[in-house]
Amino acid sequence: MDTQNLQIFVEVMKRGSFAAVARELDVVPSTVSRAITSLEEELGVRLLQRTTRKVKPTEAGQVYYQRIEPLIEELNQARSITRDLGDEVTGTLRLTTSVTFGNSVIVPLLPEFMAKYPKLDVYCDLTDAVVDIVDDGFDLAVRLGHLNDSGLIATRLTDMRYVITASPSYLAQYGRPEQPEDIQHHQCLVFPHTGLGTDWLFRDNNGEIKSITPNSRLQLTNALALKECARAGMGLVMCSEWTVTRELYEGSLVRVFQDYDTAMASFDSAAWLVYPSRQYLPLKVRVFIDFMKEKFVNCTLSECLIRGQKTMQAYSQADVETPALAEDH
Amino acid sequence: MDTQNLQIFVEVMKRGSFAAVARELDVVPSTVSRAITSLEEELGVRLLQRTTRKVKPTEAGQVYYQRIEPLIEELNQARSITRDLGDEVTGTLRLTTSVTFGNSVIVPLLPEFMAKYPKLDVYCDLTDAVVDIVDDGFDLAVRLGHLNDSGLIATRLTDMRYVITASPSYLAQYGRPEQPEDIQHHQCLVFPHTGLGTDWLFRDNNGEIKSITPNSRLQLTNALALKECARAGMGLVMCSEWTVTRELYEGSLVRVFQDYDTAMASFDSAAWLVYPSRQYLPLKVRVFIDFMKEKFVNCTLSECLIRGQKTMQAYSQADVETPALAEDH
DNA sequence: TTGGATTATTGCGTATAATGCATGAATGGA
DNA sequence: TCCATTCATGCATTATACGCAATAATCCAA
Repeated sequence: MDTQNLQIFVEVMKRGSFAAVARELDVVPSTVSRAITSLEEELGVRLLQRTTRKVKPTEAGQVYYQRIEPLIEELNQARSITRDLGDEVTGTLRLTTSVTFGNSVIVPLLPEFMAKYPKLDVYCDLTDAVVDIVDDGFDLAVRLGHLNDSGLIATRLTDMRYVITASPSYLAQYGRPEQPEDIQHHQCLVFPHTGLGTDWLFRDNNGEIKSITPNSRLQLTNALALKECARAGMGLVMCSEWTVTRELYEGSLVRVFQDYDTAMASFDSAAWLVYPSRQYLPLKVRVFIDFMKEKFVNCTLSECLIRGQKTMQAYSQADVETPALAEDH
Repeated sequence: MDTQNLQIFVEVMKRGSFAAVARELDVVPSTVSRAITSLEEELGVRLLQRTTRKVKPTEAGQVYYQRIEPLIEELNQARSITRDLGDEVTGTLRLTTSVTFGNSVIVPLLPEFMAKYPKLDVYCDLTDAVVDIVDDGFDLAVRLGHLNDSGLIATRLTDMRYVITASPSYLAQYGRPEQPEDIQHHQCLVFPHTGLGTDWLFRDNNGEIKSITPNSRLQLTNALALKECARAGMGLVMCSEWTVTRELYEGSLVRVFQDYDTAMASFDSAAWLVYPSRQYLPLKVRVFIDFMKEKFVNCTLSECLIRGQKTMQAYSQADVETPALAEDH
């Protein structure tokens, strides 16, 4: 008796369709058909009457389902509870994050995390592509910005604040923008978000929000590249505060529009940990989430960034390329 | 998650030994070892600490076992109950019976039984060899005589009476035996029961039992063959009453020692249905047992025999070889 | 203390089972 | 009436399960 067949049976009873269950479980319908047939042969009972387009449970199917379904739930729960008892966090945690945020925030925290769980491997995919966690076999993703209602579970790590900056040389030459509308008459460096447009949002002290399309000749899909262009005097750039913490400190970039809250696409931006809506979370995922939340408690992203750099220095032995903020302030 | 692995785990927890569980389940120890390892990998938890000669559950193993064991029981029960609900008796009933009894009693009942359960196939092995039901994959066996305490479950079908008969011509020539001891001075045709000896038992009206070794030059392992030899005047034969019902009626064999109960090996002889001591009986076995018990209720074996012959005639269409009692009386 | 029997582990090879592909029959809705 | 979709199934491929054999370790008896 294979519990996979039992789980398929339970799903078919719930959905009344082989094809629907096949799509849900990402198998072909013949797999579902054979699972049910196998179960029926084992039981010597027809569980489901089916025509070519309909599935209807038999009385025996109903009886079996009533008895099996809670058992499957309990089996899954027993498995989850026992996993949590594990005296070892093992396996490989597969996570994906954006390149910049990954390099700057996530990767520097990995040495401490992996020291804490010495038998856990980590596979971290740094990509700015949109990754489908379930399809591509990831345990979780770090996502920035505003989340779509994608059916995934998200844990908020920290708020993200966007700031608009420019180099002093740019401001000396072109003047300082004062009103949000001024960005239509400045050179702006834009990060294009697929499907979201490129409007910059301004919210004043009264809560009034303006959404303005910046004048732009240059769009780059890499935040660090945008920052470097801004430092070179090519225009205004909006990016996450943590990205330019050092430059603001050094003065190579200067904040503008300080009287406004600014954002792209949404003021409700944050760094999120996103994972599939599975009911029983693997322990390795659980401990990673707990670790990250602990790191971000009562801590701005920039503070965490700097702390992460220190940690990286303390742990680092391999020739891991580190972001610019490596020195101790 | 494979419930076979769960069952193995439960057994290992009970027995504390891979090797013992392997013997019980008739697999090699590496199969048990891999089942446990597979489960541990799936859970990310060590369930059992083991040295090369010892297995001890971990705390996690205990927790998991406490939760799993009742679920396995309930899964098995759900399976059994659902099997019983089957609106169809399907599959193949595999049974084994002795050649003579099978041909005379069991086989003639099969047409009616199979008509009643049209989707059930029957595989009937007619053999006088001692068959191991479990090893040889039978659902049940029909056994005659006195049962060993073999751990199998037995349902009594009908008592078996043994009688001693001879042909009139033999008696005319050699005289009629009067006392049990006389069998030592007659020619006796003997059915050798492996491991049981060949003594004939006599119990008189006072309940006194004598066990006497008959004089014998001919031993045959087939009751019908013995009967034919007796009819041919070769001597006394002890066999089941049902075997010689017709001959007694026709007068081709004559009963002797009528004042005694007679038996081989044991007076507690019967026809039994024997099946493995499994907890949940397959429905096909259940219905066969019920069918046979119904046939033998308030019915001597001989009466059932004759009724079975009539049934065989009514149903028979194939060129199935039938026993001698084919005519209607 | 030593040796032998037994246990658990694991590499390897083979056989079997699981799964997807492709096709077909049937059904229901447009 | 036709088309899209569903369920069933033969076939081929791939993955898995299992036994064999060898090894290391352990425990018990001499």
